[in-house]
Amino acid sequence: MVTMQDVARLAGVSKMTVSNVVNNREGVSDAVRQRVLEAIRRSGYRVNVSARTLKSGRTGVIGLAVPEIDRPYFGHLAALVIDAARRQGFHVAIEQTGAAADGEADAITHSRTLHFDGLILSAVALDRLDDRPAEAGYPIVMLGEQDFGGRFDHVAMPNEEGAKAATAHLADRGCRRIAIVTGGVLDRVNAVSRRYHGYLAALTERGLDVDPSLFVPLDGLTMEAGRAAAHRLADSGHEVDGVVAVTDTVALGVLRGLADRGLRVPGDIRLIGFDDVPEASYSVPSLSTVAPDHEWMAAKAVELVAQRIRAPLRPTSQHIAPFELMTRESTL
Amino acid sequence: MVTMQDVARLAGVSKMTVSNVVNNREGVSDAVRQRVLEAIRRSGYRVNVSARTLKSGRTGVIGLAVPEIDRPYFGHLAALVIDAARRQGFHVAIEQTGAAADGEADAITHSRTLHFDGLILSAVALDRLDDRPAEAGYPIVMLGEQDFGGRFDHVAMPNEEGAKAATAHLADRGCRRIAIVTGGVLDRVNAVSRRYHGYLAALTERGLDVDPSLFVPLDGLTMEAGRAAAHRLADSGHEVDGVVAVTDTVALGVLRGLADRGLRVPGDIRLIGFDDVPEASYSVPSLSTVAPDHEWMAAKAVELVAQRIRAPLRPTSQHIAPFELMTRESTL
DNA sequence: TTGTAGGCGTTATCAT
DNA sequence: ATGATAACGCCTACAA
Repeated sequence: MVTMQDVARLAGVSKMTVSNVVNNREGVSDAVRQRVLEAIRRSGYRVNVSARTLKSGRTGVIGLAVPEIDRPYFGHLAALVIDAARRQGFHVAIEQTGAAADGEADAITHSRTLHFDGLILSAVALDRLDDRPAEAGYPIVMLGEQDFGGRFDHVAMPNEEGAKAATAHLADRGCRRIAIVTGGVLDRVNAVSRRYHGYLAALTERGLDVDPSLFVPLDGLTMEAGRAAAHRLADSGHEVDGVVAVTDTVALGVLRGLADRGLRVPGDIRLIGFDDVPEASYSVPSLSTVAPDHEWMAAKAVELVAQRIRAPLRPTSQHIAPFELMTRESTL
Repeated sequence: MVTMQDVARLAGVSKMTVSNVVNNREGVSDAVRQRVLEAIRRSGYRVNVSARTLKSGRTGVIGLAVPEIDRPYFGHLAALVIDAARRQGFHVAIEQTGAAADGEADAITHSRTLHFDGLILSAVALDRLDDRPAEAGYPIVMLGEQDFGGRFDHVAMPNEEGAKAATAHLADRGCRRIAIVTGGVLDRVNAVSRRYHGYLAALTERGLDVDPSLFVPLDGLTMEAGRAAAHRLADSGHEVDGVVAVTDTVALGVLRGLADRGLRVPGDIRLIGFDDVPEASYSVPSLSTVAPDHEWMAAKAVELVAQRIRAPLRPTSQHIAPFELMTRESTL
């Protein structure tokens, strides 16, 4: 490995001068600077990040913990976070939590062990972080899901508002028997339950039935679960003319499941999702959905981490992403 | 920050003993070990990875460079690589290259700067790595795409074999005018051109037309490009009863584009893709495709990196993933 | 403008 | 079985 010492020898200066050149510091004559740069180029020297880190206590890496990187929504989010982080000079290491509370708590511990400068946690299961190493000693920003009562910086989805707008849109299109395909534990405060409440709020506002048989539970937030739920809905014999799916991934599964039963979208049933994953524009039919501004969310999350790294003690702040209702073929 | 020195003081031993306990080394009496573990627990000590790295020269991190993490195929691949790496005790940092040769070369340089222990490079554009820092001084494994004439460890897709099988399958279903939707530069050796050759080989073997007008060029490997290609194909007036799409992502775009023109799959045109991304099972109609064993590929790539870290000088090896033909609704 | 000394937290080596 | 010492490569502080 080529060290500063080697470069110094090659350029005939002290290693301190090399350090000054590498870090673009003042007080190096142009002649020496050129000589050093040339020596760096010839030797192929690279700064040793570990050594620098050891002194500075910073790694320049922030962790991003998501349930599974291969779910369209999280892949999309990760891409945006990686780009936003690069713009601020950070690298991103991805942890997969497997959508389990243990995995999410592990990610926190893990990040500390690896000395990430901060962690962006897309928590879907961890709802009692107070039992865990909450005060981790480094910045944690919650992204998009659970709410923790102001104890963390938090970038939230417009869950309630978005679901309400989606449901109202179905009503505007003439739907009268609107089902919701959702899941998880609805008596806790989380993204899924908030969306459910948005759905209820819209029904109430429009004076539509709130019929328990129109509530289709879901066994996980996967396409397969959505497909199975659609089968149950179709086989139940309940009259339904609109479906709100709790995520686009689920909605794409529902779309498939309705096709399995010969039901046409939007002809027989209108369908709307939540997230606006890229695939939503390309499904057949294309999927109407609630489109939170993901880029805004990613940028905000990285910005909050960066701010907190600089000022660990500033009060936490909560933010809700703007959204747009994307009306496509599935609700024509 | 709690250091080994602090723990040592707390437990009344030397920091060397703490180090031995932390690393599960022999030669520490049970009594002392317990005392140290207790001190670690009470103090909340964590090893400083930077310091350890500085000594060992290893970071425990391997880079994974992919074009864009939010493309379904690469998201899926990343998830598998992350899991496989964890099983071998590595962490994964993801770099996005933007499918450009510059980005891919940057990833190599970058990995060295960050002192990754190795790099798994899913190169799609870089075809002249010899002009670049090829002998990077640390393990590079090429995953799934370009071929570099044996200069790297390489885990390849069954490009030619798979595309041939896909085309033959369309022929078996009765297709006689089989188009291919593909792109990139076909005179270089890469995944796309190999698949094209597989397509040609199957046509020749079955005695079918090799008609240049059935070659639909593609402006990138995206859904949008696939959609546009389908539009051109439909509008061209050429008689076509089967389409081979060079990737599933493109195929899903083609599916959408054919729907835009009122063409039914598989009724009017049969369609087959390549990759078997998760979405392929859920599209309407579900997508027949060539399914390379992605898990096998991810595990093999990580294994090759790990082997090369241990033995940098062993000869490179090339591997081709097994595949399976998944026949679904789009070719019924 | 440039150089020297010391230390960041860990581990390898060698001693006790 | 345990401890002292010296690196690893870099940077801060101070000296020349």
